[in-house]
Amino acid sequence: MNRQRLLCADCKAPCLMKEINDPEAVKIVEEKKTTLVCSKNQKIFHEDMPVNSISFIHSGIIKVYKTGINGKNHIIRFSKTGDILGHRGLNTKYYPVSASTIEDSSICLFPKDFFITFLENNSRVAFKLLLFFSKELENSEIMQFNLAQMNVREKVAETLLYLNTTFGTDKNNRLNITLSRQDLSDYAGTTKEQVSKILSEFQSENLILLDKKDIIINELNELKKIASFGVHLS
Amino acid sequence: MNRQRLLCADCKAPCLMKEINDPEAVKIVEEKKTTLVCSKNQKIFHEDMPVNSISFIHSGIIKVYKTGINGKNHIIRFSKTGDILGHRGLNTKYYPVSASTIEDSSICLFPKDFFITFLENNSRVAFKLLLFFSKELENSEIMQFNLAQMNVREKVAETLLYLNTTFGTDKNNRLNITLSRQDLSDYAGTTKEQVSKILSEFQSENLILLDKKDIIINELNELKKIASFGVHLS
DNA sequence: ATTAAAATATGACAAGTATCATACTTTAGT
DNA sequence: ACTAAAGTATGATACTTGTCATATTTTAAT
Repeated sequence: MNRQRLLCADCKAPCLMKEINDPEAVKIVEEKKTTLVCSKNQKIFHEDMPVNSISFIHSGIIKVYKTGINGKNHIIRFSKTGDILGHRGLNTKYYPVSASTIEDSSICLFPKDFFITFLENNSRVAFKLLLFFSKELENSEIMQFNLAQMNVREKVAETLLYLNTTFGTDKNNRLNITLSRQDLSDYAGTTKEQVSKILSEFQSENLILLDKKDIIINELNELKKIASFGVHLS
Repeated sequence: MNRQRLLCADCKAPCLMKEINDPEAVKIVEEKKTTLVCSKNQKIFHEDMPVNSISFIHSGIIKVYKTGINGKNHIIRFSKTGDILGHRGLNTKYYPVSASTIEDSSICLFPKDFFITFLENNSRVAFKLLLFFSKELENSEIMQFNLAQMNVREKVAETLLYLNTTFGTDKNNRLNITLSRQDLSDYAGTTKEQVSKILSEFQSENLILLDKKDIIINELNELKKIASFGVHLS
């Protein structure tokens, strides 16, 4: 983990700060920013750590999760370039979740106090963030529904659809994210063994192809049918 | 369902609109407001209905839920006096959830367009709403965790704790909300039969007392121990 | 390239939960 | 107060899922 300088002007990430129109404001924001570069499988923040900053992902993939007993976590979401991180710390003194890198990542940090003041003085950005929270809440409520009502097969299918929507695939339908069975199950709400079994099942039905830890999606529509009972994340 | 006139000035409900300081603004808001009075077990809005207004609960109790297949719903939350309702319609054209009254209720409606304009011009209220959304998101993520990791006994205990925190009890520890077994199970993420069984179990352990459809909480701390594995809603 | 460690796949089994059937209780309307 | 309908309690059973054990594959370090 080390720090380096990244300029907003050169940045292609579609983060909330891109909503700032005033060049003066951009300059001020730029000055308050620090950037953190970290390799894969590193913890960025942990439950009960004090919240000092609100961040945006410049590059990489990060999992946000709650720690359960005997090491069984529940993954809330996988975040990528442009996504806000630690935003739930806005109304809490300590983080209610943990975050770790899935891949090498770099993130831009803003001091929490500065960010709050900034929001209070930029109603347009604040309103954008409000809409984002509303969207996040929608996704979280859909997850609630799916966890409460789907069986394991449906939950694993839904997880693949979520990863497909969020990270996409390359030209060969290979998912642009590689996860362990444990991470998949921590998101789906089941065990790593069940994920193994269901993925093998999907493969034998030619819905997917397993290539080492990669997943190639052959029949997206069939997966959608399996998960069709649930509501889908977007 | 009928309409009647309720004045904000006389209102004791701790709703977001109480955050408005400017008397002129209060007058404008007051004029845009309509009030809806409806008896128990009535549908207020339904999934896929267009969102025309954002509301606040003046009195009563309302359940917000997603409709599953074969009538098995998932209840997202029980809302009460002062709570905002339909706020998720802010960023969607159609409601992503349904809402029905659990008790006789009255709600204050504001046209959606007006409400959005109002927010954009009142950064203080917008920021308050932002913090509220953040809090809602926290609760929803805790629900995700509990649904993913708790067993039925823990989920039912957690549901009782949630109702105790949200609605409180009278001087005899009798919960200030009365729900059917079906509603309890739709919130807990199990079946009505399991809720019956677990509640009987709790009663035989003297943790609670069942009096008709009412629930009297005898040993709050013991219930907390049972649900201690999970994180708690606040 | 080799080897040890980690991750994955898979079958057998146990535990937990949903479903079904039925008896009982409560509610609401006359 | 009576009655039908709705809701609840509870046991039996079947099904799903988690757990455990073990074989196999993959990864990473030498």
